Amino acid sequence: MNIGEVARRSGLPAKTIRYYEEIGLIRPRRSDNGYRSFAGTDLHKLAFIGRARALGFTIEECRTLLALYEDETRESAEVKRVAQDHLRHIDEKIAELQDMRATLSHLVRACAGDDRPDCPILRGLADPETAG
Amino acid sequence: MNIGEVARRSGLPAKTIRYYEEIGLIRPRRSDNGYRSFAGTDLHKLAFIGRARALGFTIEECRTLLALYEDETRESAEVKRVAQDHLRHIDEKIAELQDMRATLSHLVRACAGDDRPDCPILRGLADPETAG
DNA sequence: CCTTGACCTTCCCGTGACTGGAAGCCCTAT
DNA sequence: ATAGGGCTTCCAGTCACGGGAAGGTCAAGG
Repeated sequence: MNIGEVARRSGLPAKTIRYYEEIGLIRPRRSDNGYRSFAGTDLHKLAFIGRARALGFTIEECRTLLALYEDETRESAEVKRVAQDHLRHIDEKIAELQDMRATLSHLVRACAGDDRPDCPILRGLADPETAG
Repeated sequence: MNIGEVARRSGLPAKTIRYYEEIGLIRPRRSDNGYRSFAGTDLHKLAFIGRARALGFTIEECRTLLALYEDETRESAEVKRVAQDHLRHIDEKIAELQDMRATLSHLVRACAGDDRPDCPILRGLADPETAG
């Protein structure tokens, strides 16, 4: 398979696939004309990486997960630890965003949103103490 | 004020303050020795930006908000629109993260996390259809 | 007067994970 | 012969900074 077909079948942009080769996540062969020649396993790996990325794992975590996936002697505990670490990370981000959301929606609700200049949002940003 | 004091009082790193000057968010004067010389209004602006950033606004949104803040003829509707757009953005991110969280925690719960190689997390990444 | 140390300056590189675009080769069809 | 689509590499840009080098400035102490 050439990169175009792999891109189509994995759902990843060709650019991204080239990048993944550059950083050593995959090692497709080359045809005589210099084109990348992907085997089924390459496609499989790319789909794996794509799903891991969709769950928010970093590239380095994907690298770790791929290595564990290919290691027949892995212990599932190690995989679970990686996943749980990431889960905690997700929870932290959700909490951060919810804090932002709470503050911001409070300000938004207080703002008339009309043609007058008075604005609780700007007051809140300028001085949260005074603006309440 | 020199940059150190402004950094302390605004809570922003000096590096960040220099960066904000570079991209034109603030324009502190210069002393004869070449040091940046910050006025009260500069500190005020920096605190404003810091709070907007803490709510997740991008730099460009901060620029817009600062301009609105300084425009006595603004309409609060415009501020509100910027804030609501950002609020929607936050909600999208929260939803994305919650989707990730749901899928990932499902996989984590299914994983024994022991010394054996069998791992539903890896199976889920390799092939979500088969792995369920 | 000299040094020390804290502060300040600019400049350049690196981050994560790509994305866009330019210049040019390969292959097939007409 | 040419047109097109696909492929290659390489370079630059994204966002919002952070790290660190090389060097100027200033006040205090010996």
